Amino acid sequence: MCTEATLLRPTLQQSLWFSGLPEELQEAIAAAGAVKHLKQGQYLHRKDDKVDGLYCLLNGKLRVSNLTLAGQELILTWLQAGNWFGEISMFDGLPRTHDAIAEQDCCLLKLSNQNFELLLQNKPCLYPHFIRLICQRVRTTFKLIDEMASLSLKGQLCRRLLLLTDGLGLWPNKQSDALSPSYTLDISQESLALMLHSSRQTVNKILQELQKEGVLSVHYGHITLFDKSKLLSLSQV
Amino acid sequence: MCTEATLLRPTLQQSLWFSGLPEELQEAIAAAGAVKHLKQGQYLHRKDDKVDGLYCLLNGKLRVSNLTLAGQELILTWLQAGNWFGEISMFDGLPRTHDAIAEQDCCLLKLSNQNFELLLQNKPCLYPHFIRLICQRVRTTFKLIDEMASLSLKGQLCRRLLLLTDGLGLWPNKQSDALSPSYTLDISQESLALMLHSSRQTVNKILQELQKEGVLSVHYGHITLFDKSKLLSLSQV
DNA sequence: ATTGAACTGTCGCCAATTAGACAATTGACT
DNA sequence: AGTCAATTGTCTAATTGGCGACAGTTCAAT
Repeated sequence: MCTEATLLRPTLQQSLWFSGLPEELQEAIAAAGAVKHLKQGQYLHRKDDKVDGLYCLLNGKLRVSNLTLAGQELILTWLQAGNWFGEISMFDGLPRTHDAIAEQDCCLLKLSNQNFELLLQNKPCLYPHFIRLICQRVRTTFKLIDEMASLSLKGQLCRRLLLLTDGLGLWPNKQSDALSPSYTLDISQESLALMLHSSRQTVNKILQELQKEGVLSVHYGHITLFDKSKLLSLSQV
Repeated sequence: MCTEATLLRPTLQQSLWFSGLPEELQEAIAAAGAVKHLKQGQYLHRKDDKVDGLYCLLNGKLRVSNLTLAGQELILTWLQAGNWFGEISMFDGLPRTHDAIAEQDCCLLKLSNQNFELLLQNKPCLYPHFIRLICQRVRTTFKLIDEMASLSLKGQLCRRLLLLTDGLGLWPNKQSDALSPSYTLDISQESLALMLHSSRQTVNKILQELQKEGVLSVHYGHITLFDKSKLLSLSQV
């Protein structure tokens, strides 16, 4: 589906970074990329792999994670359509910083090493734009460190639930009315625990609390968020 | 002292990033900067300040930290001579990510916003080099997140002690022989606790253990490291 | 030498979290 | 409808680490 050029550009526009680029540069980037598909469960790359390209996710869901020394998966985040990634290795030539695995069937735009180099040679004015992309990454990561250190586990969970709706897999529910929009996150409590480096049991306990407080409701394999503003205020404790 | 041009360049060379630049670019950067002094205890900038320049620390020690919502200081790291910093805000124009305070009298090279812009205009080939600098920052930060999540407190402490000697304030002790070099870190247990977001008491307990194991010795206001390889192996638990 | 501030060493209590165990529930696939 | 794996809900015991308290130590400044 997303192999068709007519659907490519609208998907790319979902990225705030990309849509802010001058038309000419958008054109050049899209032209330098090739579409690539991944089946659910396939790895796009693993940590320490050598770099093979810069990617934009067009469709599906990618999980970005790491293995701890104890062999446990530590989930950094999930990527959704419109997210660009892989730029760090692309620019410094060093190995990948994380595993990237398809949690659903995925469709990607891939700029190969060679095409990427040519692109930069032809459009050196892209440099400042890519720097802004990387700066965003640094700021996000600094913020994460702050939150890991200063928020309670409950605060961290609330914060991450918001990030997952705002930044990633967000759908306004069809059946919800305008007054109280609700959002559904397709994620297991086990996965949330792996993201917070916490235990499933503790995550469950906190979710039960939040459910009693009317902030969200817990279901098999997903969570429905009701009260975004309350989640936000809880994200600061 | 470091106001003299003859001493400026050797100090700048201590940065691996800077010393890897072509002579012509080193020249241009040094020429674009002005020397600035800070007294002990003075803030260079605070989090959320608007950007005023790019810096290289020439002399002294700077503490980089953040306040948690509870008002507690969370130390990210210390900077030493040769370290460049402030590049994130410089490139994206957004406010500072951290507080920076002089822990000793400091001497800095400052590239003002204006001079920095001119420098980039005159030497656009600097872009890839600055990107590499920022990529380093991202990788360091990712690694920190991994370690915070996967290492025990003891492991984290050992890791940070190594980082503080390798990356920052390292002096081979004068009196040590070649066979067993030792390193002295001037840092209080309280500060270590603020870096690990832990308590002074717990840090003290761990340091006592490490002392019993012969890895280091604990003194008033400083720590002497004996066994770097053992610290490294402990950094993985 | 004396004082005082900063730092270290150590105790005990308490709250938060982990890990194991196991039952109950859900949803996909025959 | 029946089966099975994945997921959730909820106990318990054991552990970790935070925090207050307080004594002892070090160092610099008078």
